[in-house]
Amino acid sequence: MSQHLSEQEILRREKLKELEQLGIQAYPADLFEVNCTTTEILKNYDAEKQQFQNVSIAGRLMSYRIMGKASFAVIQDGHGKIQLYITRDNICPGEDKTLYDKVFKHLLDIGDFIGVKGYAFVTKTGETSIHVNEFKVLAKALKPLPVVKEKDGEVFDAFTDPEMRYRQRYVDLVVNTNVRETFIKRAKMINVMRSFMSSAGYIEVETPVLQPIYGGALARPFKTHHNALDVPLFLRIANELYLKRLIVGGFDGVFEFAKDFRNEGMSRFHNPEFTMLELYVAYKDCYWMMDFMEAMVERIAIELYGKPEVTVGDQLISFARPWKRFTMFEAIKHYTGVDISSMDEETLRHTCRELKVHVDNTMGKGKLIDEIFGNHVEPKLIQPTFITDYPVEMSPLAKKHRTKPGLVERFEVICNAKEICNAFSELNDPIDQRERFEEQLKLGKRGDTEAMVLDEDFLRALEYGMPPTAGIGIGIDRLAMIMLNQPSIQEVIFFPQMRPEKKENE
RNA sequence: GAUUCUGUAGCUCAGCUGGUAGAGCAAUACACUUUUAAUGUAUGGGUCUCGGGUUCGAAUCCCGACAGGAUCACCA
Repeated sequence: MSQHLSEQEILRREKLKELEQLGIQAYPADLFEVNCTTTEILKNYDAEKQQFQNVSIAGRLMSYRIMGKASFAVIQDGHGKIQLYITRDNICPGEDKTLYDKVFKHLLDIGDFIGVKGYAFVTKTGETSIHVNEFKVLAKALKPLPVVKEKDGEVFDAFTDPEMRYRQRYVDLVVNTNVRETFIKRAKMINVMRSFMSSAGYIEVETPVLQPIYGGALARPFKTHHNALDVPLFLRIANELYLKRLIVGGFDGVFEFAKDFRNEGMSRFHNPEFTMLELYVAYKDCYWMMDFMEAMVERIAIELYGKPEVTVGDQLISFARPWKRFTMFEAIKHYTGVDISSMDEETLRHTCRELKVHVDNTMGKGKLIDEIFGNHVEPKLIQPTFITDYPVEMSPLAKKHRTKPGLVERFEVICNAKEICNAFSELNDPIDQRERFEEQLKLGKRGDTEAMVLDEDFLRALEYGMPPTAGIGIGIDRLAMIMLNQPSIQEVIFFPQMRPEKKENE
C-alpha cells in the first residue's frame, strides 16, 4: 500500500536521512534523564536564588523563532510549555557549528521530541526561559502538527474540527491544552469518588464484562461468541446483578467503575461504551443513599473548584447540600399544575394528550407518567434535584415502596436537565424478584427489545438471602460533562466511537 | 432513524450571478545573538471528500454516496 505523502512529509523524511548521515539517531534507544518539569521551573524560579542552574527537560518542540545565531523555541512536556533560548556559541563551543547551523536550524521541526540541558533565567522581556547548553533529538515527527498560535489569551488558527479532534485525539491533546486539562479533571473526579467510597469502607471490585446473561438495566446488548466454550456471550449493559451477588456473599459495600456497552444510537449524550459507577451498600435504603450521593457530588465540586458551584454553559449549578427533593407526582404537579397521583390509565392517557405528550397504545401507566415527566419536568431541572417514588412497572429491580402501593423505593438525580444517577432500595425478596422478571419476559415476548432476561443464578443467589441493600448507578460520563462544563460526551471520552474512516486503495 | 448545515493547501478559512483556485499561519531559501502571533525578502505546495449529471466550460448548479456537526426521537 502506497502512502500519499504531502510536500512537508517528504521533507521531514529527507531530514531524517540527513540526521542519520550526520550520525545522529532520530529515535535513540537510551533514556533521557529528566530532572524537572516546565511548570516546576515557571512556578518556582526566582532569579535571586541559585536554582534550576542544571536543568534537564524533555518534550515536544512547539514553535521556534530563529534570529541568526540565536534562537528562541518553545518546548512542551507533560505539564506545560517553556521557552528555550539557544545560541550558536553555547551549542557549538568549538569550530564545528553543524549542530546549530544544520541540525537545530534545518533538521528539526515543530513536533519533534528533544531533550535539553541548561539553566533557567529571565529574558529581557521578563519571560522565564531555559538557556540551552545541549540538546538531543529524542524522536523525529514525520507529520506536521497543526500550529496553534496564541497572544494575550487569544488563540489563532485553533485546531477545531471535531471529526479530526476525536479521530486523532493524540493531536488534539498535543495542541489544545484545555483538552488535556479536561481529562485530568475527569481523572481527578473519579479519584475523589474512589477515595470517598473507599474511606467509607467499601471495596472496589471487578466483575465480568462478558456475561452469558445480560441484566441489570433495560437496554439492547452487544453479542459475541466464545469459541472454546462455543457459547454466545454478551458485553455487559450493567454490572448490578453481579455486585448484588457480592452483597449476598457478605461484603458490606462494593463498588465498580464499570465500562458498560449498549447497542443503541449514538449522540451528543450517548457513546456505545460508557462508564458507570455502581455502588451497593448493605443494611441501607435509598434515603440513606440520597444523603451519600449528595455528599459525594458536593465533595467532587469542592475538590475540583474549591467551592460547590460549577458553571455549566451559561448556568451556575450549585451542588451545595441539601438538594431539592420531589416525588415524581409532586414534580409533575409543580411543573404542569396537574395532579396525576390518583389517575387511572385512561385519565392519564387523556391528560397526556392535553399536555401534548406523544402517546401510543402500547404504553402502560408507568410509561405514560415517565413521558409526562420527561417532557415537562426534566428539561426544567437545572439545579441537582432528587426525584423519588417511581412507578413499579419501570423498575423491576427496586423494592416496592414501604407505604405507597404501585410505587417503588427509587430515586434519580436530575441535573442540567439530564439524569445523572439512578438508585433503589434493592429488591431482595426472591419471590417478588422472580415475578418481576416474569413480567419483563412478557414484555419481551410482546416485542420490547429492551426487556430484561430472567437470570436464574441471580435468583438462586437471592434465595440464599440478601440483606436490605441500597444501590446506585452513576453515569460517569454524564457527570463529567456537567463537572467539566462540556457540551458533548465526545469531549469527556478520549476515543469516542466513530464510523470507520474510509480506506484508500479500495 | 428524521430534519438541517458542513467537507477547498499540513492547520484555520475566502472563493459572488458557472470561466479549471486564493489569504494567514506552517514549509523551503537568505538575512538577523534577548525574540515571543518575531521581522524582512523570495519560493514551492491542491484528485477543491468521492461518483454521476447539466453545460462549450463545474470548487460553484442538480442527483447520489461517504464522513462530520447541530436539533429532534430512543436510551445512561
